[in-house]
Amino acid sequence: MSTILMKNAATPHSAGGKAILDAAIRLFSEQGFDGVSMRGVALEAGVSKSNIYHHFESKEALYLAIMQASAQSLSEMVETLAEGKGDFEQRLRKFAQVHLAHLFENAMTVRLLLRELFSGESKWQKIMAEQVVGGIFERLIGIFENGQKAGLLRAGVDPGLCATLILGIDLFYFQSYEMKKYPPLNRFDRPNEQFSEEMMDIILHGMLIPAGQRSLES
Amino acid sequence: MSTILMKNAATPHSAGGKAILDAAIRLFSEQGFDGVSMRGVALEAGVSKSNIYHHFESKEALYLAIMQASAQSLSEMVETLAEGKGDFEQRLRKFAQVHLAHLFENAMTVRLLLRELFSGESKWQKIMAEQVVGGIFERLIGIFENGQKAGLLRAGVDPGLCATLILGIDLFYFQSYEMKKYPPLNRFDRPNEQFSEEMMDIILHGMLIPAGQRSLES
DNA sequence: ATACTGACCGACCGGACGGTCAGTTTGCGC
DNA sequence: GCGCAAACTGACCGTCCGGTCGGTCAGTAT
Repeated sequence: MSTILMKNAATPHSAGGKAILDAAIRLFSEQGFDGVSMRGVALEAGVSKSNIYHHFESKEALYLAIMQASAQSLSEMVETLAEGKGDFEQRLRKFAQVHLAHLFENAMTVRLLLRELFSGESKWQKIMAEQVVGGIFERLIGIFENGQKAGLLRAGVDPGLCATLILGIDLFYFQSYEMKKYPPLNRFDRPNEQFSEEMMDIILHGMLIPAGQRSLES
Repeated sequence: MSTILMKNAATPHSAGGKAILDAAIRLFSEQGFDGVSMRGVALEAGVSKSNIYHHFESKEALYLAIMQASAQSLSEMVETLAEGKGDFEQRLRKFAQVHLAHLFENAMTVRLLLRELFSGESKWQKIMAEQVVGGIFERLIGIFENGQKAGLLRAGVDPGLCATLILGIDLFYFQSYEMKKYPPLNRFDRPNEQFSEEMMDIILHGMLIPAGQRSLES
């Protein structure tokens, strides 16, 4: 586990290496580790099965390389999560909006990581929890803690809970996206941006002190 | 798919049949369809592999039987979701509390169904969306629609969205439970009942019109 | 006794799996 | 052009997979 399981990992030297990674991430994200065969990856990548073993030591090493690449690309996504301009509420709305959009833009990667994160027991669960999810989580918590210091949060509202709710709803919305075409779940069907807006309307109204009543407390 | 794929399905006549179902639901919920072998099921159930084929026509038939049994047991769970006594807000809090508790009480079953529901593409996705998830969803929507008619919901708050948020948060909380032991996600760590309370504090405050301001609108 | 049934088993099958290896092709510094 | 490593291939291996088959055995109705 601690030894080097891959030979060149996320930075393949050749075109074939890149094709293998591309094919593997596509297949693994759709069908999971057990559902994918090395023959299938080779076919999808347009190379021979042996060639995969020239680049990666084993199926597990290939999977691990993809997980690492995915985790890294998602970590970089966190960097682009604009906390930027505007007041507290606008920053939060922007964060939720961008976060949800990023989930769908990196659908394959996200599905791959979520599958592993929620699969019960996984060696990489700890690492991913700390680095990938944790990064986003801490970022969002930071915003809420600033708001709390500024006296914008209602009494008894925990920044950690706030972050959990927003990230949880976004992830659930992403995960259950395919299911929304079936009744009665299709009764709630709108563009992603509108979902984010309406969701934040409710959430923020539940968390924040109304503008008219600020700094009334001690 | 339309033909009968199992011989006795969810109501096994013999002790062996029951043992097979028990073992299968345990293994499938932990490792998924591809991760489980019929030899593994036989070993876990304490019967021969051939015996499984005496009771079930194929691996897929066994899986389907388990999915149906799980879906049914979860559908029955919906019936016990007390909408009962108390005012609107108390009914909602009770619903969320009982729903979350049920998820953990039926953890294996829930994990099995969630895995299938969120796996992207599945033949049973439609059926399960309509019957299992849909049942809970409609029930919760019904409560919210009653509240809306009674003028308890803030303007622009959609009952469907409300139901989505509560169910989504509960499911996400259940799914991510194992991850909570790792930092920084462990910063938000409390008993399930307390989570449900605090979560509903925020959500309901965001959805409902405060008691003092009711029926002010036209 | 006989005939029949459902529960159950061990041995076996073809095929797909992950992985290996000897050998060929390709690209590149010299 | 030459040498050499990296890229790449097809044939092959042992193992495990889902599934089948012939048969045993207890119970039970005739």
